Amino acid sequence: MPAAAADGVLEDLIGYALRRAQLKLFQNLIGRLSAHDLRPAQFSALAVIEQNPGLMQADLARSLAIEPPQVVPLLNKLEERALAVRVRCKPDKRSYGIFLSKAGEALLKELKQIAHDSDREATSALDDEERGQLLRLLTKIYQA
Amino acid sequence: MPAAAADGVLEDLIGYALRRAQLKLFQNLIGRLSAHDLRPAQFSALAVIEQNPGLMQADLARSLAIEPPQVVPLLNKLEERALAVRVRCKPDKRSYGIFLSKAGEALLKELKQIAHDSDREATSALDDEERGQLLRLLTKIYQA
DNA sequence: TATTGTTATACTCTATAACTATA
DNA sequence: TATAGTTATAGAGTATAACAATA
Repeated sequence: MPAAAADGVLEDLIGYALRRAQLKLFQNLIGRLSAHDLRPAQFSALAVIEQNPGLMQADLARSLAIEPPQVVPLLNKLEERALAVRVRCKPDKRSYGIFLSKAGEALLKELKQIAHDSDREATSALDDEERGQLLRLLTKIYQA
Repeated sequence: MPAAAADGVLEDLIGYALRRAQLKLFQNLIGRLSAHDLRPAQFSALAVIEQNPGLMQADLARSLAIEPPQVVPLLNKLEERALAVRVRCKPDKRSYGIFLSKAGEALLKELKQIAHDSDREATSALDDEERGQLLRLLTKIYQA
């Protein structure tokens, strides 16, 4: 949890600054996605499905870094709204392949633009070079 | 929510990288603090109280960016463990001043070292100059 | 026997409305 | 009436155990 301004302790911790900045970007994105009645996790799921059409629910759970039971209501919601579909696998009838619908593809295209705009607005204190540096440093951390 | 590796969509978003990196640092800190049966929010609270001795609960809530009702169980826990105390204010008997106990001060000193070590371990992919850059960029974002 | 997806459950975090006691 | 702290409650997000159908 973030604190605001105790000087000399929390302010020197990357973890603290990371949490405050992440909260700011997340809140901005949540606000923008709410116009489409979607949460960030659902946007991420759509993006993962687009890049890995036909993947199984277990794969999606791993990609989203969540547990398999959490995939169920998330995917139910996307299916209710006809943005994605579960298709029974031929060879292994226990599993499903997950695909985007045409509507899902179309909406995702919009969502990508929304996410990009949100990113830029919430980081408006930085210039493009600083954004590039930041993205590089963060990627090094989470890929390590 | 983070996804792992859809290429070309999520990977270019600072918000996505921020969330993945933040999760990594948070998990590391949670693991280390668990030896003292504390959560990150309780560590932050102790640090804020040290820097603002005698502050009121409403101030603490604002500093921690949480709602006043959430302060109650947090502070109860710290008081149960004799790390902090609520002292009735003389002039306004509705409010309390919050202070660290001697034990709280001593523990906080340990916790600062733990948080610092956690920060460095979870960002071991970076050198010191990169850590400085990152802290500067993140601070610019959340202070804007 | 092991695995995919699911259900049920619980614990944490977060947010809001309503209550109390003081002012 | 307004404010500080509290209580009660509800909604997300997250995690685990156990179950059904299939392998």
